[in-house]
Amino acid sequence: MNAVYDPHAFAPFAVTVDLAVLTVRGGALHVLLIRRGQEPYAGAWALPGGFILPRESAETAARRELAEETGLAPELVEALHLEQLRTYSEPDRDPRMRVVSVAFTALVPDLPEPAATGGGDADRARWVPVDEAVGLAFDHAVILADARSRVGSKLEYTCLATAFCPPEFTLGELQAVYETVWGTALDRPNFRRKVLATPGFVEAVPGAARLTGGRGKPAALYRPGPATALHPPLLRPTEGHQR
Amino acid sequence: MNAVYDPHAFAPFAVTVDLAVLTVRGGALHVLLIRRGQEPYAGAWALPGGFILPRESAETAARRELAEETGLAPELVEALHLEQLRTYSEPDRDPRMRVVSVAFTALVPDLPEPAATGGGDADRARWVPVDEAVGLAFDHAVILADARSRVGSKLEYTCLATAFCPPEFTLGELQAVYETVWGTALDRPNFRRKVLATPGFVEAVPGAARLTGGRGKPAALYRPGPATALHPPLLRPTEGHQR
DNA sequence: CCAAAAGTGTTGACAATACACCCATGA
DNA sequence: TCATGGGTGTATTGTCAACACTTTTGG
Repeated sequence: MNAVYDPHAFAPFAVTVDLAVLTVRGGALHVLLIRRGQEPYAGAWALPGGFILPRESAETAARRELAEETGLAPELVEALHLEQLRTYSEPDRDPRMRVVSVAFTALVPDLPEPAATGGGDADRARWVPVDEAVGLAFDHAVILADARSRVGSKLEYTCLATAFCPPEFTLGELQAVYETVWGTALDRPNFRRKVLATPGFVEAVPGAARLTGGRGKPAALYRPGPATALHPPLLRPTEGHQR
Repeated sequence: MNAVYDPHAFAPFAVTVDLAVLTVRGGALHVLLIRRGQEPYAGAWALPGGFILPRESAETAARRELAEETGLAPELVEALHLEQLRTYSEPDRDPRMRVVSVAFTALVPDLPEPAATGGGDADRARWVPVDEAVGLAFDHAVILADARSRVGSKLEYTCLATAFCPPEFTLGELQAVYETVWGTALDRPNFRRKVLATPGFVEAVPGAARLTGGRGKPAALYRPGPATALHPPLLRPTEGHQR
């Protein structure tokens, strides 16, 4: 920041955003992918994204791109959890030119429709289970892997899991988020106690209940609470903490 | 990433790196600041940083700038802990032009000399206690605050604290890092047990000992161990986890 | 009545705290 | 021998994982 600001002293880089939009559906973590229409990587799947406009911040650009690609209502896009992941700046990450990309992670609930049919172009955007998302364009496989690992960690010490749930959810659904992202089974009674013992994690919706699996006792409904941090954390079991 | 790559389709942004170089000295967290020589913010203190060169990644640029500003030996700069913090992209963060900056946090041990006299220009670079670093140029106060909070959190669940220590250190010095960054006192016996009970956090240096405060029993020396994560975490006390 | 899902209770192992105490060194 | 910092021991307290058990629904 102490260099001379000669307009020719710096190389003009293109700056883009890339989005790892994640959701939990049917017991598997899914990511929103777009099929590329042109070279390079024509026909390959890629993360949605695009250029930052001259008067936009990266976050504004990310929300705009998300709205364009998914066709979600603007107020929904405004509300959902969007978080800066990392910036990818390897000189050759795009074969044509110098592109620096600010990557974001977005967490959305399981959207009712296959969604993501950005503008009726039904074959262009798809939810793909993250384990089947291979052969991605550019360095998007790295971005996706970083997003997965970040989300996994954040579930441990933040209240982020509710971002994967609809506005009202059962504790069973919340537990399923943890189990899906971590790939481990959790003890239901203990999970329940832990969540309810954390002030501000969830708030009970008075009197409401929902039949979840068709059978079984109706479950009480909860809303996300005001808390964001999780003290003490909810650590995933049997994961490298032998001591 | 699915837009057309017309060279005129994107606005050419300048891309820079900014560095929050932190150290612990004399019981206070310090940050490395540079006094600006030109407008805007001439005479104000700022975080070190500069433009990314055409064939550099952001991390490479950060290490190069760090070496230039601090005058540290290249192999030291190569080894120290450098971590991407966040990218700052508000359109008006630089009054002259569009500058997107990738911020990094660097953790260094208390350097023997006042250091940071980049090229003998003794008044240009200085270690400043973070609490006295006010009136910074651009949005650097925000970057510094983000770096502080990130480092504070990372001490809880990673082995990062050793990055603030010299290659060999005592447990008292390690504890001082925690106490300085968190601003809280820790119980020495319990801290000691916690650290030693975490496999790979530190390794004893056989037979070595050092007089720390001049007086008192010589303390055993330790090296950073191979572990990076801290399971279970070392939570700061009395900090919002009443339940 | 059975299966399935929600929710409660209880117990034992283990971890964290608080604090008393001992050790080695310099002045 | 006293102050200072390093290091050990221990009792109490709390937390968490495991699992048995009850409740409420649909078939």
